[in-house]
Amino acid sequence: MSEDDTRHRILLAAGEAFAETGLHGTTVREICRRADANTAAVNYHFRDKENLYRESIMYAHSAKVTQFPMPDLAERSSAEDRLFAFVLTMAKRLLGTAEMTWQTSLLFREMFQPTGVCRELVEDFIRPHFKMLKGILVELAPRELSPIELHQAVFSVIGQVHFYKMNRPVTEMLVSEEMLDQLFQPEEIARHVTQFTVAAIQQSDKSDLELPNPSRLS
Amino acid sequence: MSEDDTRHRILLAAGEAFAETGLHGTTVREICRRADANTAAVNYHFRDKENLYRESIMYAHSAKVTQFPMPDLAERSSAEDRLFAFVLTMAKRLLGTAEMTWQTSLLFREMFQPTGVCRELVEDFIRPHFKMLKGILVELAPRELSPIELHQAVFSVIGQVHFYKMNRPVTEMLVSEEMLDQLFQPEEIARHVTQFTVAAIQQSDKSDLELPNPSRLS
Amino acid sequence: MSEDDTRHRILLAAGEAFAETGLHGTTVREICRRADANTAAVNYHFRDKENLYRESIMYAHSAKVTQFPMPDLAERSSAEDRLFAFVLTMAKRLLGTAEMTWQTSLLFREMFQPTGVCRELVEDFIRPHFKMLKGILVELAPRELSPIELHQAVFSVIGQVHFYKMNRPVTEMLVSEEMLDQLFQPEEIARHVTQFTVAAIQQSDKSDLELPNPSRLS
Amino acid sequence: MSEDDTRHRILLAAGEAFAETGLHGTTVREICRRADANTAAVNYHFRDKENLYRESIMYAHSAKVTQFPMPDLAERSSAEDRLFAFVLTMAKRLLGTAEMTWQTSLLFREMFQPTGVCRELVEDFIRPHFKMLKGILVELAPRELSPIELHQAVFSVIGQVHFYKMNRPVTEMLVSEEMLDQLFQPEEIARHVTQFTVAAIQQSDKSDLELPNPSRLS
DNA sequence: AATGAATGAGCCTTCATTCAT
DNA sequence: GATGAATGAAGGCTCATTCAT
Repeated sequence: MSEDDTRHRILLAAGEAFAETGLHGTTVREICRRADANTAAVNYHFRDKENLYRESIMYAHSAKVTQFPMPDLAERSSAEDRLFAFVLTMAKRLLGTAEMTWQTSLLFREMFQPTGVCRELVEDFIRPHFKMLKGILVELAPRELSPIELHQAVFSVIGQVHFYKMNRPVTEMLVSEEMLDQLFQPEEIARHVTQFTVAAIQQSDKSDLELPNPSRLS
Repeated sequence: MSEDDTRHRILLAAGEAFAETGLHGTTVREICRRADANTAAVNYHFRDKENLYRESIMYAHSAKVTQFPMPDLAERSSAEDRLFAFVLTMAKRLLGTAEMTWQTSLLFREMFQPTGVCRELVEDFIRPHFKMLKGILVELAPRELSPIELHQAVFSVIGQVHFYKMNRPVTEMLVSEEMLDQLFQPEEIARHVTQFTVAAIQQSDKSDLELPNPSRLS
Repeated sequence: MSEDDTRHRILLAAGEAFAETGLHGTTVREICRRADANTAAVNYHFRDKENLYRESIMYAHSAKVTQFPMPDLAERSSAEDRLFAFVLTMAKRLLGTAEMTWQTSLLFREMFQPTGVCRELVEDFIRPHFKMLKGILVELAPRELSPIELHQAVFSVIGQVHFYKMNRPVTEMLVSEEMLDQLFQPEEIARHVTQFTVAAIQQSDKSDLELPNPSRLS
Repeated sequence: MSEDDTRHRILLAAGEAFAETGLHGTTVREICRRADANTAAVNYHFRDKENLYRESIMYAHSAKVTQFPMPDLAERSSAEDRLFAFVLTMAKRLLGTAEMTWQTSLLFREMFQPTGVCRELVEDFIRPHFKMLKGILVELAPRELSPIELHQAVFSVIGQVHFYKMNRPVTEMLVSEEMLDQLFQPEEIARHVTQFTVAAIQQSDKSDLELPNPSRLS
């Protein structure tokens, strides 16, 4: 009990710290200080700093999944509704509730430059979500999409949502504060991305754009 | 001449190393080993490890800008052409030429968690590009967009392109190799994103989607 | 127990080393080598090299004070006796017992060019001794001395004793060895200084010397 | 010319710096910065940092000797006059003119813990002065002094003067500022030391003090 | 089960010095 | 003759980890 307590406190503190300063920028001492635990506690409970990093990522993800579970999409009538629900859940997980954003920051770090923990997450969580989104978009499309087209559509959805997690700091330098608050509301993000995506996909039976020969652009 | 040579070699080596393992995960010794320079060379030429980090980011960006300059958009006839040219340049800068990807990795690290160098980049380069993209999308829209809508459209474009930089590792775990090569071609990315965006925006005079009450979805 | 042991060994080794080569001339590695301790032990036990320096000075002084405590002067019948006891204690502390001279060497370094530790020593120990000596000399004087005269007398006593600590190396080059042993005996020093001082002060009711006009001597 | 100029500027800067922070506490770069010379200039003109140290000590001494030459004592009528002249020159050299005190600080460092330069100084300058002072005191004494007594008297004179150089910092903590100015005037020091010494020595034909058995004092 | 003391490895940096020019 | 560029060695210090308790 007191054991699990300490272990858990370290897990939380480590997650926050790693999210802020990364694996190498965070010291074991700092983690233990934040967790109000002994310096040796990390090695005792987690064997390694690196192992603690791994476990804190797994924990970060499962915490987010528990906090914002994916709603049962089968219940929803239309593909648009399902897309909206999916995107909204994603946005909430990413932007979360104010101070609880470290989990996804940590995950992003790992996605961008995987240390090995990533693979596990991909198999357990990301691949299912990936398939789920593909299913929604297939339904949404007015004609059968090629595998390439389908992937591109999926990437476009995910990319649009991820933007809000990745570029918060830079956006703060570019946009007025009042607009920021509105733009970064998960519901508003979900609404826009859904609308944008639906509109784009439903146009996909129209003929392709005629674009200039890209040969000599750069 | 040997002066600038060593300095330049360190700058390159540092960029690569920082891109791989970040500021804290990279040691001065490793940088100097890669650059085949003395351990004290970093302090001699750049005073600080941190200052070297700053300079290597500035260098990374300017190298990319030089390598893939933004073409003169005024010459292009249509807004679509201009959007395509803009996105293509962005994609080329991000995905670059095979092994030369460290520069943008480094920049992404900095954007995600700015250390202060970022602000300078934002003012000098990102803000102009941001405005340029806004201009293109205003032209593209069939009706006048609200500031919020305009920002959301801009974010959607950028988010779609960034996806390909951010999620390469994860995507490799999800998609077959042959498809990967096709999906990550800058021209193909630019084609898709342009088409997707144009389609979405030109639908924006249609009535909003009627979405379910988002109150109890999570 | 092993805890205080290491700490104490470092304190001793540091004192010796600092006395020999000063703060800047002494390396942490050398101290730890002498103390047969790990290189990190200094930072662990004393946080800083500079803090170790400070603590080693405080220790050096308290060690000397413990080794040669000031006897209870109130018991002594005459002012001369008291002066002798005072000077003898001072001489013993300064010249100590053969190999244990590093403490005062260290203190002299600090007195000559204080680093801040000095101030504490002055308030705690030197000022009381200073007053004590003033009291003795007041008693000794045949008439009431002016504040200036009193200070000068005090300085003359201290200066005479300090000579033996300061100039041992130079004196060794000037005086035969057999004479050295005799001259540097604390008892002999105390005897001479007391006699010299008593004689001088008791003459102080005589009229001042008539000295030549010092205007053009240099 | 420009050569000697640089060399000389370094010699001056080095003396000041060494006096302030000692051999190890002073960096070659700092010296060259003060002398407004190239970093390599020290090695070029003086071969070594240590050799520069040696030369700066020699220079410091000769500068003081030139600035305050010992007056021709043979001209003076009485032994007291000669003692006064001797002590005054010594005091002036030690306390000098306000900002020009670094030379003697440097010399004191060297006297206290000789690095080898000292020996030369002793033979060339100190031994002659030592003999000179012995001669004066012999004249002054009312009876023939034993070699030991004579040395002790010499030491007492030197010690009294040295006090004012050694203990300025500590004294500043103990004595009011107005008194300080008066006490540290070379003329006043010479007056007091001469008077104190003459009085003490002229009493030396009186019977020795009867001092308590020093056996059990500590 | 849990921790305070201690450590070896390695960090960034500074130093006096050298060398080509 | 004199210097700016560069360097090998060493400095103080911090780190993750271990170990006796």
